Amino acid sequence: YKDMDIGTAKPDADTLKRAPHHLINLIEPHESYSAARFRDDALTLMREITERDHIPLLVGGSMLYFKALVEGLNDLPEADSAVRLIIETMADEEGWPALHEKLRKVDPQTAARLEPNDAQRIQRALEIFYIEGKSMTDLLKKPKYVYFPYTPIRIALVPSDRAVLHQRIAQRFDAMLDAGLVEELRTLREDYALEPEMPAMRCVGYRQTWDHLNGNINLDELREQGIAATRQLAKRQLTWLRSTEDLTEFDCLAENVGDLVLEYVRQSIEVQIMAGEA
RNA sequence: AGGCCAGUAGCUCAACUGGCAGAGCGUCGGUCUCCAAAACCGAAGGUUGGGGGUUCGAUUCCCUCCUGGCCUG
Repeated sequence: YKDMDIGTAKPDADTLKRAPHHLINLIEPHESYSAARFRDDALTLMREITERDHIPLLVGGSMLYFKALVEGLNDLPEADSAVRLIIETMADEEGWPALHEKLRKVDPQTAARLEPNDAQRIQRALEIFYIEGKSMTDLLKKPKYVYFPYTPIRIALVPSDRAVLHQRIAQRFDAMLDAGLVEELRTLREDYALEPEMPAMRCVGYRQTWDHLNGNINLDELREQGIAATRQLAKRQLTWLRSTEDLTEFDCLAENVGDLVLEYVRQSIEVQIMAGEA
């Protein structure tokens, strides 16, 4: 997001100079992004980068996005804010379990795998049905067209010690507060018409800072809740990694991780070149 | 020093006149097909500050000690 440098932990100017980053400052704080848009944007960039004989690095912890990129997405209708608003209005009146029941009637299979309170997914499944007139289950049956002409080398940096991870997360969040996270959001709220439901305002750090600016929590509570939210995010990312295939893990707490990863990448590329895949 | 109040899960607090110790948050594990730094699901966790007493039975009543807070001097 534009103008959200501190809370999104963007690389500093020096780092950007040494290693160009893409897909940063892409959208406005009041906009939302999607896995499908990421897939398109990333594929375009990857083509440009490889045409320059460079190797694109996909860095981050958003596993759904990475999965969408590599495995592709089925041909489902894109998010429609008007339809979502209608569904949300119904949910406010009847509650999500009632909408779960509605979904059961039009798409029993999807309803069966969703919890009655899983607002986001129930909404998505209903949205698909209302727009397309067909159930998500039916649409997912059609084979998806997967375009991904690359052989990714998947690397995970996993901390060997959870306690140390938690310590570093606390340091990271404290650094954000010192850098002026609260002031950053104060300015953002002046410059944009932001609402707490917007994706950018629901993300780790900003959500808690929002509560603080509204006077609901004090600075200590902001710190505590922001750190906890970061820990929970890290835990979810680790859960994704555990179920990821073809992944090579490195202990990010080891002193020489950088060298180990670099050496591993060099070897992997050599193997790919010999196999004619690169 | 004396008086009063409090001490229950990692934290904040519940538990009617004695009757199977709970909740929220956190922690841990999981789910994931166009909001994903999102949304949701599950689990673990207690010698109720210590010791003694009354009772069939004590977080609850009594005694004592410890710790913290408030008031008086």
